[in-house]
Amino acid sequence: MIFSKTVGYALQTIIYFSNQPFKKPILQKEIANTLDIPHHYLGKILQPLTKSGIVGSKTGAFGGFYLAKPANEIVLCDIVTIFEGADYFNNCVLGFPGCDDDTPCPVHKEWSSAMVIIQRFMKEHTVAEWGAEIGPKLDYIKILKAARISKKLNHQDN
Amino acid sequence: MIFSKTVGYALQTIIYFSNQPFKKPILQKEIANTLDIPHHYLGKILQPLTKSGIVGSKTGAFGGFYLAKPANEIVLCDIVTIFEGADYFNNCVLGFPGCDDDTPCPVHKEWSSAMVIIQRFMKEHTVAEWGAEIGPKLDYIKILKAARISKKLNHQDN
DNA sequence: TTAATTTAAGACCTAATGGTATTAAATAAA
DNA sequence: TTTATTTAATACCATTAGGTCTTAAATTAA
Repeated sequence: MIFSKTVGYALQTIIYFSNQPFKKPILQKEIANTLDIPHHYLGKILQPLTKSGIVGSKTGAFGGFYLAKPANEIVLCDIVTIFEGADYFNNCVLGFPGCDDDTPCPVHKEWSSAMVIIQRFMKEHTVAEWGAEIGPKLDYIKILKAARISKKLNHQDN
Repeated sequence: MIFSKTVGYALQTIIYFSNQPFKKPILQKEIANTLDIPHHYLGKILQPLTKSGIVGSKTGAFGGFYLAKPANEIVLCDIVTIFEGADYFNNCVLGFPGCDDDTPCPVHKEWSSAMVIIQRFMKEHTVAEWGAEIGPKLDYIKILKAARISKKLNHQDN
């Protein structure tokens, strides 16, 4: 996978939010359960998102997490940047630390022109575009989850 | 960085080979030193490459490693596949385990069409294209290495 | 045959990522 | 005010990635 699990979970969460009533707090536990993310781990992921201002939080009874910015102002790249840093897509493929436009690695130029495509994707598409689509898909997450649990149980039998 | 350090090192190594006389064994130590890769770690990277048939090896005096296939028959994708598996570019961005053309995640279709571009890059360009270019660039690796060493020494002083 | 050289293999250590559990602090309602 | 609820913060554990070290095995040449 291109991104870390953390980033994957974060992206899922933000897209999930965008399909919920704006600024209505949702329980961390509920999000975790719906998306099949370990819920304490989700807590750790939500905190940088909260600090960045993309997500808002409310402690105490009837609290939870919600999008603090309208979904059509959040792009996928925002999320990646929070966890992987701004240069994620600009770093040298070969890993040369000094590789840039001035002292390029052998692959630099052509690689960069390929990366522009995926950067554009990450920057131009807003989370709002996907929100409506995720609702119906939550079903298969539940199915997968159930399948995983029964697999685990079978494994214990052996 | 998109790829692991391991893949970065592997790519560097293969490209470096392609600029050396064909099938002439080069010392692991020498490669490591030139590319500034921890040399025992390079040993571990070279073994899957050797098993895959891309690299050949010769033990004992005057032994070493060399390209076992002509550089113009090796594409960058071959290297990535050995270390990250064949599906690296096909896995879901959001990390949904069941995401595919039939049960796509919200982002699946558009993400896939962006990934096709970078897959094409990885599959169409052979290592031979880059080999000639790397020679002159080895200088800046040495400079970077020297800079890092002096930085380390300064750090110890404090 | 012996000694030197070099990869092969694997044990081992360290740091980072992924994941769990606990306690503190904030909020809301009875 | 008290209690229940929920995030915040942090300590901790497990697994993987990155990196080191040692020994065995293969090869070459003296």
